[in-house]
Amino acid sequence: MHKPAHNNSLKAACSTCNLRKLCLPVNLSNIEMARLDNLIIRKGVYRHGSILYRSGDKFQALYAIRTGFFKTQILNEDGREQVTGFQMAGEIIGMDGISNDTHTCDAVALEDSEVCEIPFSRLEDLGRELPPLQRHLHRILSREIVRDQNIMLLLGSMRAEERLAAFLLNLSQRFAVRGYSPTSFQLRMTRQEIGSYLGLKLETVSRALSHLQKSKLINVRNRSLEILCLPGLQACMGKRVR
Amino acid sequence: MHKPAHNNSLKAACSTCNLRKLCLPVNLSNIEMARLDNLIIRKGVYRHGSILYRSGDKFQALYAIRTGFFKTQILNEDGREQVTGFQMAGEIIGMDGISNDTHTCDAVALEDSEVCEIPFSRLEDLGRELPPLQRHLHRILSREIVRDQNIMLLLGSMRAEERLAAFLLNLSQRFAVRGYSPTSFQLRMTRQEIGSYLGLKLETVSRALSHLQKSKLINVRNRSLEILCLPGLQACMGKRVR
DNA sequence: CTTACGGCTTGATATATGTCAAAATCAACA
DNA sequence: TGTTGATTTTGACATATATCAAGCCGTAAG
Repeated sequence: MHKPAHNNSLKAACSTCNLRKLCLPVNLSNIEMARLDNLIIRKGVYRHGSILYRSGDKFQALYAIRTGFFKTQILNEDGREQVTGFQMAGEIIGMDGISNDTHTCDAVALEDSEVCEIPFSRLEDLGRELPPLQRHLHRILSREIVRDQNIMLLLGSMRAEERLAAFLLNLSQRFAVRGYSPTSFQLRMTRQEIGSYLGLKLETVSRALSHLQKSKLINVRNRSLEILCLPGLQACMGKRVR
Repeated sequence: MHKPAHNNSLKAACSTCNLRKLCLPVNLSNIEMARLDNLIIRKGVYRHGSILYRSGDKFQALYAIRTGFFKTQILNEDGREQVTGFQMAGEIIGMDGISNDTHTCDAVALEDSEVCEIPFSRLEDLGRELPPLQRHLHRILSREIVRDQNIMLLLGSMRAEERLAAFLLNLSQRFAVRGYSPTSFQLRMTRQEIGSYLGLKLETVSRALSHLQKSKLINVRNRSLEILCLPGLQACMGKRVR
């Protein structure tokens, strides 16, 4: 595991960031955004494999991903591991830490990544002055709750291939929102990480991918993935056994 | 499904509520608590089976459970259902709705229950004036995130009997916090609801309970449950297969 | 008290996914 | 550029849980 390449922090600038529509400064005027800029610290690059925070660390800040890709995972006492999410540019991580001032999961860079650090108590202070910011913070927290509950649905009631389809469609949609191709992208994680996220073994992930490929719904070769038929993939999720 | 027995709402009083240590008004002075009281609406009884809110309803308020027991569940398009939680007195529900001003799950009373309605935008307003309240709201939202992620761990990596053990221990601990016996309580939900929550079929739940009973870790007869050996149940969760 | 119905238990069997193993491919690095 | 270790695929087999079915129990209603 590597350390961030350099720790010199530079001034962030939400106002010129092309992710501002997705990220924290939604519905803020220019003046308000400038105040938010003021408390955000743009951190150096986190290299592939390096750790943004780990379970047990004191919670100080949320992090907005500027570029790159992260995973978050919980490890319980007996070494069991669960990937709880894959996060991409414009998404906020670290919210698990608010509850007890301690992070409860690890956040690991899956590729070289940059983040903006948002000191949380200063964010709370500013939220008290800027209602739209406060409101948006609440939405982000709630969105995470909804996201997690949908994963519960997936883990609790879907079969392997449906889980994969749901996963790929979710990635597709998030890439689309960011202006990338919804049908052709690189997976940034291993089969084993996908499996952990979906509650499957890596062999099952591999077989399910192969099967979707045989069904002409996707093309997959190692980490590069092409969706050949979005509606087909969607249909594949709907198939209830009974 | 029934309607609430009566809709006449009475003044709440956090200050005299024996749940105030668990609920929303944590770390508030008396004066501050009085201001919170001011916006909370104490609702009539929700009878067993009645619905507090349902997926698609406009989000207006959070609800603090005063007495009783609820479940929350998501239903996806194809009729699949996932129980996302069981909530008891002192817990707050409805946070899923903040994200899009629309509830994304149903909340159903599992026994006759009373709730306090907390209009959300007024809560946000008050949060701007009372930092401890704002802070506590954030903690509650984050706690829900952490809870959900632990269920993801359970669903993604535990075997049936471990899931059951984790579930029973969680109930036990929550009853204990509320001053009830941690080792002897009534289950308020059916085997089928437990199964939905744990990603298992009701027959599997029943078999796992029988097996825990055979192992002398619990006594179970219908809905009444007795934990005979807390450490044993804990150990039963730790058993990794490999 | 009897009936009816939903909830629960238990058995027999089916099946999806896990496990183990080997080979193929890829990527990092000397 | 060759070597090495990690990742992925695929097959054969094992197993946990689901499915199907029957009977039992407990509560609520008549």
